[in-house]
Amino acid sequence: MENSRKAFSVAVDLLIFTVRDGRLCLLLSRRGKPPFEGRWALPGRLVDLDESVDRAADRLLCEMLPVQGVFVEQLYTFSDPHRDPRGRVVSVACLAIVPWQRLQQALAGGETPFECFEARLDASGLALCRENEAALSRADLAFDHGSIIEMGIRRLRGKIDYTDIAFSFLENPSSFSLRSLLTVHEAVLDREIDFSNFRRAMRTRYFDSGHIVPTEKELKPRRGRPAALYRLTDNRKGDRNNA
Amino acid sequence: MENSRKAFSVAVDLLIFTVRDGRLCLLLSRRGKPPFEGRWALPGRLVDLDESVDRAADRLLCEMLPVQGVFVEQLYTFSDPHRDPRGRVVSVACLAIVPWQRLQQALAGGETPFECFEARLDASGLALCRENEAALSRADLAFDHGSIIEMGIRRLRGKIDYTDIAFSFLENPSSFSLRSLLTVHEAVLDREIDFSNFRRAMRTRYFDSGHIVPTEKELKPRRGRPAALYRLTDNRKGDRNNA
DNA sequence: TTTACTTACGGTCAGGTTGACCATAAAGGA
DNA sequence: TCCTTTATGGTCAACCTGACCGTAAGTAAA
Repeated sequence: MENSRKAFSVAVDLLIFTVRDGRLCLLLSRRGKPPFEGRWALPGRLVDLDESVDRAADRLLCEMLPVQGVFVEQLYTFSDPHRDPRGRVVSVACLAIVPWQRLQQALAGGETPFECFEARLDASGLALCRENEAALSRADLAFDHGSIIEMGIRRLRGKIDYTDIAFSFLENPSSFSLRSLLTVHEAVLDREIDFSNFRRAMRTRYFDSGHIVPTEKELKPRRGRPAALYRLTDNRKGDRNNA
Repeated sequence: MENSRKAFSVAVDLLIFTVRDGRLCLLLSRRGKPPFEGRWALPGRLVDLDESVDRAADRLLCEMLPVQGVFVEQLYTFSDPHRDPRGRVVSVACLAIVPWQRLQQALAGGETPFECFEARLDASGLALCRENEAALSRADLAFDHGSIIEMGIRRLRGKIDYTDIAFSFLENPSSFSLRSLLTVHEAVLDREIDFSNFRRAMRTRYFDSGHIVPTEKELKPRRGRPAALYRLTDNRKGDRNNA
């Protein structure tokens, strides 16, 4: 009985999102061996017996990218019996957010097999493309990773305007311009947002409660008026659904 | 290798919510054997190797209650290595909604070990009580089920005003009064809602789009003016996060 | 029959929020 | 000096929200 019931493998798959040049992007790696050899897949690993899923996600993230303090949140558990031809693998998909510069440095450092794909989701479906290339078709993705990515983008969109996750995309939360925060929102929601109205919304949501405070410094741009820089204080807003 | 890696059990735990007498309630069963013998626990079962988590949830629900077409949604996957002293069990918590009358009939029919607890969550924490009894303390619950229930209530609250889940609490979606829908909202959110404003909100959200249509019939109450009865059409609203 | 009570339903009104848009400020470059 | 670019602030109408009132339609009591 012991063996007949304990026969699952548990895996973590990571959706590592970032915003590069105003576009929402996602990290994929090309599979080097069967099944789905040559297809693109989310980075993933098996969970060890003595660790939690969240710990396994952190560990995978640390091995892939030498980055700390990354936002990670459980997304959904995919458990179709035939999702992995090798055997019975239940996969817990997790959503992670890494600022682009840090991701870029990490990718440039090691000989990593990961590549950054622009991720768009609209009425015509999901589109993933590398720079100046045609979009991946759904068949180019391994396992059920197409569905996982779709759900991840939807979750991201649903949460961006009532949680703090937008700040996780910022290179430096202690010194950022409102423009950079706007860019994150536009990339995630995939639509233009009026800068003036956005500023007002951020003021009422974060200024008045002290979550964001202005800095002495200013951002010197190539052109145009310099932007004020702000700092995120540590008292974050809570979540509605998860822990 | 095969054995060292495939050593997980996967379980489903169900949060079966209902609204009874205007209160949000939850089904628990008293454990008859160790571990946590005598404590209250969510109904659960191990997932079979050849089924998905969602299918296991449906199967458990069908065995417990002879009810069909119940709303079920994945909540979160709990994976702490020490959450179950018997071994390595990863539990996928699912949120289910059953109308009270159907639940009551199902409970009265079979000799079921399940009982219906009023579930409240506020600033002072989680309170679960049977009729006219003191609230359960956190220590009366088995495993990490206290945390699971808290998360479930929060999820329910977060979703009730931008999804359709409130209708899943109704005894008969083809003939209901706006009052009964109001009661569901009040029970889930645990606060009073102005009936007039609620009516207006439902009108703009569901009437104009044709999701709800008025019926010829009226509800004859003991006292007061009879209420119009409405019918839910099949074109439901979508979800923001999950599938 | 009248009166009181209960519940359903519709409307008003002030305050807040949102989207569209304009005006001005502060920089650099032609 | 003028033009372009970007940041920042303000206006205004439309919409949404919560609080509240008035009325309609039924039952139960006087």
